Amino acid sequence: MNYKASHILILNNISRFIDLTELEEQKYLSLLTEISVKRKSFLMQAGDITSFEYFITKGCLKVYTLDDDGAPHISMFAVEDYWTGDMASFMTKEPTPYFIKATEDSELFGISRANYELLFQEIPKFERFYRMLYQKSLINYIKRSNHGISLTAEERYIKFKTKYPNIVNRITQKDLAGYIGITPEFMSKIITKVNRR
Amino acid sequence: MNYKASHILILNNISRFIDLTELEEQKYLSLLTEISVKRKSFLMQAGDITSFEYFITKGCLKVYTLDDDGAPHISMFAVEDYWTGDMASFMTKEPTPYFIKATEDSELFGISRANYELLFQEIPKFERFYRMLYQKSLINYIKRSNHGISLTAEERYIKFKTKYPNIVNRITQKDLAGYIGITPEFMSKIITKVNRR
DNA sequence: TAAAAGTCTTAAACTAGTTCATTTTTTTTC
DNA sequence: GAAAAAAAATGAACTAGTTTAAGACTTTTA
Repeated sequence: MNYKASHILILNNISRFIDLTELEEQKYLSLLTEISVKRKSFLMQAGDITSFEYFITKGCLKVYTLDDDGAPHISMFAVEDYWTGDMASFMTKEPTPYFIKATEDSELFGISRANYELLFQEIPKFERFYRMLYQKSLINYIKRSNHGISLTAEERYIKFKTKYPNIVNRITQKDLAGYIGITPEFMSKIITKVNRR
Repeated sequence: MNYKASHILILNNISRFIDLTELEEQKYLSLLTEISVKRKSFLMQAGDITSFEYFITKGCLKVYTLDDDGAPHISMFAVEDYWTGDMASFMTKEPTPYFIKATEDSELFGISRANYELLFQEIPKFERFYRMLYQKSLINYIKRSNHGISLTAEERYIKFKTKYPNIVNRITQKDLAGYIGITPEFMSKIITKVNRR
């Protein structure tokens, strides 16, 4: 069977944790929905009850909330080979507080709630896949939730730049500020200062 | 079969997500190690390669790192019915950066790395249990990692108090400061201010 | 390709949170 | 139950990060 590039990307992502037979691969791919999102348009908006989890095969999206003053707080940038969505809303069917907006024309696979459940029945190995995927994410988020309160903005910026050198160049400084948790003005100062060294 | 209180607690925790037969329950319990930790003593210290994940049946422990200045940053308080440990070190066998210290005499169950792997072979349903457990934790940590950068210390304190009213009374104000991510002095000011209302 | 909109920089005045030092209160230990 | 140790409160001087405002630069759109 010859797959297209996006199929190879997602199957490789899955093969990090579990092995699928060719039949299982095809079954799995049949449960996915292909989605295109144009730059500046939304994949999700606050208030939506989200029925999909997403895997990005091309492009870049920002996941963010707006606080009471309307200031954006970016919780992640999702690029190729990343999973994204709002898991809380996906699981509980409650309205999401998140916006997900494409910062570049993007291509995604979505898996619907119904197909996600079906997946575990049809190919129980996927329990293991998601167990390991969530375990890995959890390790990251535990670290990040500590850094948020224990590092200075400058330290968080340097960590982000080191960990995601490929993402830094694709996003605006303003969005980076929204992720680091500071104002664009202070972000500008930090970058000037760090680059001066 | 009549179980003791601690066994009932952990079996109930598991039954949130999966159903076990009595045989499976007994098999599962046989894979656990009972552990006691006296107040002020350590379950884990930075540098250790941790071989266990823990479930608390009695008591309270704090999980923390020390920064370069020796200041503690508390990442969680683990009380009855909570899971704790350092999943990163548990998975990768790298040295942990964490200390886990009992703040009260505590009783725990530990599951060793070997038995954790064995568990998935013997009772594959546990893939599902951990998938759902990690999914739930992940939802919490994603929220928390955003709050760390988007809320003020006072807002974080009020959130913590509301979410964990039972824990607030069991820990010192100093440890609470280490969790909120501020100095004990500023914690004292916030509490005075909030209580004055 | 010109106008409009958005992003980035700089600077001055401000606020949330830190540091350091001292005193009071509570908890632990023998 | 007295002495020692640790935790909590208070205040003054400080620093990291915000706010507001204005001008320069870059990107988007018609």
